[in-house]
Amino acid sequence: MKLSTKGRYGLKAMIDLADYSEEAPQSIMCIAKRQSLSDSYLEQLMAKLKRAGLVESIRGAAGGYVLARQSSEISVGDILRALEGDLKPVDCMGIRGEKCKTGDYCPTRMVWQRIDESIQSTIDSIYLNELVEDNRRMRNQQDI
Amino acid sequence: MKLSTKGRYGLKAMIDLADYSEEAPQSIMCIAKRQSLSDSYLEQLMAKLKRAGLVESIRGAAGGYVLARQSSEISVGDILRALEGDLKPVDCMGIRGEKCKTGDYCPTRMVWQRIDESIQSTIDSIYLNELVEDNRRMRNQQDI
DNA sequence: AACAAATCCGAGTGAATTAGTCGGAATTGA
DNA sequence: TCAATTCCGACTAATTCACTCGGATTTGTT
Repeated sequence: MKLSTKGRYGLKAMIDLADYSEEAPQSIMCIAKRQSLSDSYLEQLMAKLKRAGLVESIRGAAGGYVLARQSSEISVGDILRALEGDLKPVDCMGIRGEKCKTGDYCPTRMVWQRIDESIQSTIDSIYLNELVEDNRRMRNQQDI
Repeated sequence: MKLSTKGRYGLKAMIDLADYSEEAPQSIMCIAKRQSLSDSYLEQLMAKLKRAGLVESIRGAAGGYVLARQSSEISVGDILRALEGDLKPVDCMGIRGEKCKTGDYCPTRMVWQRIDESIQSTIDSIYLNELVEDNRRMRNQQDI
């Protein structure tokens, strides 16, 4: 029941990108260095975020990535689902509960459903701009 | 972000045990057969549940397991934590956030905390007796 | 006393997943 | 033309998962 590094690093990267990309597109190298991540690994994550339509890329020299929408319109749920998949706590919950062949009645399914709902509603209620603001506030406090 | 088979099988087993163990202690073989689980694997799970104080064992012939408390006093959270560990979505959340050495300010921690709180409060609000009742209701519907 | 049915315990194992790395092709501004 | 960059696919070491197995111990029954 752990989030993988994809989700963890990816969210950090997105906060960083939201923070810096208004100025200019940010390269993987820069983001990776600032957030102390492996740049070749971050490359994979950015590809996923692009496929999900959360970031746009500019190729060539002086290229990099920018947000595809405003940070106030990108939720943590958007980001984590792009990187981790559906985030459902068990597999038998997709449409028509694929792998679950306990006949039809499964007393545990209700449990998994409720866990899922609580996760989804939590991550869908937090937006990237809030995290960027938190980040700036904390940085300022530390700089004093 | 998936629950492992430990949690999934273990919860099924506990529902089964709650359902049948008022009569007599239930052996691993019986539970495993009824729930179509591997008995040697279930053995491991029962050991964990015992260590967590959720079930008691009776050794020797005609032995088996019984609930250590009433099913109305055992929550899904008790069971899943016994089997899966703390269920925290990331590791840097324990006391003093061990592995997390991002200096001190980590804008993502708040996210993990909120996810965690929502999971814990969900699983701590469902009790085993509710699931047993659901199970019986569904079984009856099917038998008609 | 002997036996069978159980729990108890620790070690081993194949498969899958994770967390990356690496090399090179294609694009583009200077 | 060159350097900085994204893009793409393949490779790999380490870890975790989902079991399995063998045997010791306990205890009711005959």
